[in-house]
Amino acid sequence: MARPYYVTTPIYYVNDRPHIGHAYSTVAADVVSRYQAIRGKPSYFLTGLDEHGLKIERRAKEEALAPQDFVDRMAAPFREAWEELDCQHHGFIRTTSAQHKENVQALWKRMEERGDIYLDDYEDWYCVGCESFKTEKELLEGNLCPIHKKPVERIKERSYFFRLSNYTQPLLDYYEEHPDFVQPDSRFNEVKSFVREGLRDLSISRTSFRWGIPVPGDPEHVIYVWLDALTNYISALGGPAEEGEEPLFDEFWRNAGTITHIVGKDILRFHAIYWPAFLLSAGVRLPTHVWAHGWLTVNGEKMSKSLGNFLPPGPLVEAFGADVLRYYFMREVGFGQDGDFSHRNLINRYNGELANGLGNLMNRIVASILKKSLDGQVPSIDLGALDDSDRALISKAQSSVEEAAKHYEALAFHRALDTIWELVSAANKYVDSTEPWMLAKQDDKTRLRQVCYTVLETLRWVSIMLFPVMPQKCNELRAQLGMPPLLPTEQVDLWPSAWGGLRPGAQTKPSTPLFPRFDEAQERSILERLGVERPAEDDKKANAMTESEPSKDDFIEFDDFMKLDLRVGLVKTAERVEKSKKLLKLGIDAGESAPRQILAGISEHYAPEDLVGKRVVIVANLKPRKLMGLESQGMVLAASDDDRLSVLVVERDVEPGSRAK
RNA sequence: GGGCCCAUAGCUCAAUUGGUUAGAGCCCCCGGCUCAUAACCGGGUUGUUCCUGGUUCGAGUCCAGGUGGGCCUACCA
Repeated sequence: MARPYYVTTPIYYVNDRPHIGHAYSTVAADVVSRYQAIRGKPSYFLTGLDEHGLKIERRAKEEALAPQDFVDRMAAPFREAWEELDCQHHGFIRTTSAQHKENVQALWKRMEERGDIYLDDYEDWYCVGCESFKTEKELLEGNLCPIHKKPVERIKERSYFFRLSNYTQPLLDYYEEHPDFVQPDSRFNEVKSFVREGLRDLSISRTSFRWGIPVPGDPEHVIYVWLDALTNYISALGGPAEEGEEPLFDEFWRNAGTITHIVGKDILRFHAIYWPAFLLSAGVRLPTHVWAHGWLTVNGEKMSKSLGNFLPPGPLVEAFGADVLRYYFMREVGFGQDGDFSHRNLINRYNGELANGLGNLMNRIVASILKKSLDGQVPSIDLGALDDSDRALISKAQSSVEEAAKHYEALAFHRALDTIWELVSAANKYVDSTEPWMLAKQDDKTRLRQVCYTVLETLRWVSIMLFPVMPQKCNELRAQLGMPPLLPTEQVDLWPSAWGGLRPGAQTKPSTPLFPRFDEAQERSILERLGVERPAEDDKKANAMTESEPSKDDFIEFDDFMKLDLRVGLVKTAERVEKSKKLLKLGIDAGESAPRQILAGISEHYAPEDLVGKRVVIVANLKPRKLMGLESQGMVLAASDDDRLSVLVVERDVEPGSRAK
C-alpha cells in the first residue's frame, strides 16, 4: 500500500496580490503532489490564505469594507492565479473559515491542558505602526520594526504565553532523530544553532486589535497570528481530532507517510521551531519535512513594488502558457537556492529545450516520418528483435526514469528535468543515427517500424516523466501519440517501468507543434508586451567599459564625510552595565543641555574610573539603539588591534560639543 | 564577536563521496545531414578546480590557515 503524501504551501498573506514568488512555491507543491499521485499515492495538496491581523483590519477600514468583505475580495486573485497556473490543490484553506477558527481554539485548549499556556505581563518591544509586539530577534539593526523600519518602544501588556522554553531539548531531540527534517541542510544548521542558544517563552495573544481568533474563555485576547496561521496545516484536514473523527486528518496527517511543508526561507523559523513545538505540546504528530526554498529575483533585481518589477503571474501565463512557466520555474534554479527569473532566459530555454529539443523530436517522428511512411499508425514490432542502438536508447530511458524518480522524491526538480532532457537528447541522436527517412526510401519497413516504435515509446515515457511539471502539454503529447490523457489513480503506479506499453495499431494524431519556436519578431513583441526592456548588448558593454574604471576607486566625497557629526564629548560618569561582559554606560557632556547616555563595548579594556574626565570623540548623529535594555545615544570612537584597544582622546581641552572635522 | 554554507570553462551547474586524461547545457566557430519547428547530428575553443601549506601511492573531493561571497546569530554602535 502506498502511504499517503501531504504537501503544503505557506498560506499567503491576503494583503498582497499574487506574484511569481507565491507562484513559485505553489507550482513546486503542485509538482510534488502530481508526482506522488501518478506514483499511486493518495496525495493531498493544500494551499490557502492568511486573512487575520491588524493590517487587514486597517486596510478594510480604509476601503470602507467589513474585514470579511475585504478578504473575500482579496482572495479571488489567488484562486484565479492557481487556476491559471493549473495548480490543482485539494484544499484551499482560509483562516477566516469557521472550521479553522474552531480548530485553532481546539489546539489552544490542548496546549493549555498540557499546562503550556500561562497569563503574564509582557514587556517587550512594540511597534506602533503594527500595533503589535516584536521579539528582540525579529527586530532589524537599530531596533527597527522589520515591517515599518521605524524604531520600536518598550511597552507592557498582559498576554498569554506558551512555554516554548520547555521545548528546547525535545526539539533538539527531534532534529537529531530526523536528520532530513529541514532542507536544505545548511538551513537546518541555522535552525539547530538557533535552538541550541535556548528558546524563550512566546507571547501568543494580543489585545491591541480584534481581527483574529478569540482566546477560548478570554475573548479580550486574540490568538497570535502565527499560531493561528500555522494551524491551517491541520485545520484544513479537520485536525486536531481524535482518531476516527476526521477521515482526512487520519489519512493525511496521522497516518501520512510523508508530510512536506514547502516554505520560503524567511519563514523557516516558524515552521521548523514554533510549529513543531506547538504540535509537541498538543500531542499531535510532527511533519516529516520542512523545505525552505530560495528567493527569485527578477531580471537580476530584487522584486519590489518601488522598482516596478512586481511580477504577477497572469501576464506571463498569457504570454507563454502555464506549462511553460511551470517548466521554467522548476528548471531554472535548484530548489532551495536563490535564483533569477529572467524573461530572456525563459525564452532561451523555451526555444532551446522545449521547441528544438522535445517539440521537434515529436514532430519529426509523428508528424513527418510516421505519417508519410506508416500511415500514422503505431507500428507493431518484435521486441525480441531489436538491435544494439535500440537497446542503448531503451537502457538510457530506463536509467533516466530511475534517476528522475529519485530527484522528484528529493524535490530536486531541476535535476529531474536535467535527466529527462538527457533522454530527449539521446532520442534525437538515435533518430539521426538510424536515419528512418532513408529506411523509408529503401522500403526497409521492418527496421523502420522498429525505429519509429522505439522513439514513440520513448516519447510516451517522457510524457509521464514530465507530467508533474507540464500536465497539459504532456496530455497533448499523448494525444498526438494516440494515447489517452494520464489519469492518476490511487494505488496504481503509472511511472514507466516495462518497455513496450505503447499499443501497436493506435492512430497517432499529428497536430500543431507542441512548442512552436519564437522567432526574433515574436520574441521582441512578447518582451514589449510584458514591458521588459530588451537590453542593448553593445551599449551595455560600452558602458561597462567606461564606467567600471573610475568607479573602481574607494574615495568618498567630502559631503559624505560631513554627514558624520563627530564631536568632542567630556566623560562625566562611567559605570559597568550589570550582567554585561563588555558594556560600559557613559554619561557624556556633548555641549547639550543634559549629558548623553552612551554605551561602549570596552569594559574589558577600561575601568570606569579611568574614563571620567577624559575628552573623547563621539558620533553624535548615530541612530539611537538599545543594548541590554539601555539606550545608547551615540558611539565612542576607539581603535583596536589584535589585543589592545584605545579610546580616541582629544589632546587639548576644547569645549565639549565642539565639532571634529 | 560567534556560527553555518559556498567558491569548478565567458554564463548556469555536474563530478558515483579519495581513484585514470575534471564533464554537460547555453554562447561562439567549422562541418555534416535534410525526416523535422532556421530544427537535428558531429567536431572545435575556453580550466593554476580561489590562494598557501599539509595528509596520501593518489586530492576538485580530506585537514589547517588565508582571501572573497552569501546567510544565521549576538552585549560593535
